[in-house]
Amino acid sequence: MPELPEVETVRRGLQPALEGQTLKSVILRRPNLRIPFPKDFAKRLSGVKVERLGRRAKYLLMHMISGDIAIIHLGMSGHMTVLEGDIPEPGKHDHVDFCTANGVTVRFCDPRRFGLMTLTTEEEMENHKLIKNIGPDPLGNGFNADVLAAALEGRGSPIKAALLDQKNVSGLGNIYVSESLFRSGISPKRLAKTVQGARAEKLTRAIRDVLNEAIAAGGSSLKDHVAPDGELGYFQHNFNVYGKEGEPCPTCSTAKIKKIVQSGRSTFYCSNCQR
DNA sequence: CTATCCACCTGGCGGC
DNA sequence: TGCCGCCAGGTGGATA
Repeated sequence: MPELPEVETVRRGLQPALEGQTLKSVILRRPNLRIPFPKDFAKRLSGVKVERLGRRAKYLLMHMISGDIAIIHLGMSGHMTVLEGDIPEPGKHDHVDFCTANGVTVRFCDPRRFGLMTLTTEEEMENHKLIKNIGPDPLGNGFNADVLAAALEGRGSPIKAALLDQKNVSGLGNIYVSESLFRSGISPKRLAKTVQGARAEKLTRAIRDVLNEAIAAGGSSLKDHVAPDGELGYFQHNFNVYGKEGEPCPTCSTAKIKKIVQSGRSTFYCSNCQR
């Protein structure tokens, strides 16, 4: 699930547990996720205080006072759990524990292991290969209709594929691309380069609104999850089109939501409302 | 450079 | 019940 809103919700949920706290130990229960852990991963983080938690696109960034930064990606199935008091035995897919000096454990579980964790530093981060090609954050100041239009200019791929490409705009995934295109009335099949001017304006606004609403929804459900063994990472949202194949379009109610496959991934849309 | 395809994994679900 | 194929929120790297 984790797209920008989920990662942002996880970040906020972990802040009270980690920011300002010293990591007593980091336990790795396997040598790799999608990529190997750096050899000195646990060692470089242990005994060091967490300065702050950040986010870049769908990457969580744990900034340490040492100047090291842990880069964490949740992949498709990764989630975090905040544990305190009696820490339960780890399950089959509980691959990493971050244990703080004051007795809290942040546990990372990821059945499919598409997630990853690696290290960089404050000096190196902007040049890190996982970070350097990431485009503007849609909720940040660097994102507006002109920036989006410029990124899409000359692109011959469908707008659906262009929005999934993290270097055009960062943080969108399969769900929120469908939702954003629905809200802006743009067909997922439309060529990216034709999304200019008013359409780019509309899409920009739709992306921002969809993401902000999802974060607000995650923030409210977070209340139920932040208690001792709350899981962070999977939340329910009310989608207009994603997963709604065959249901009447919530806008026109005459057409049914269609499901198509684009570059190997499902897209949901209303062929009546989206052009 | 751009666009597309594939691999990386496990688990859950529907169909037979 | 059991087995099988299919599907799932991501993305970096290979390929053309």
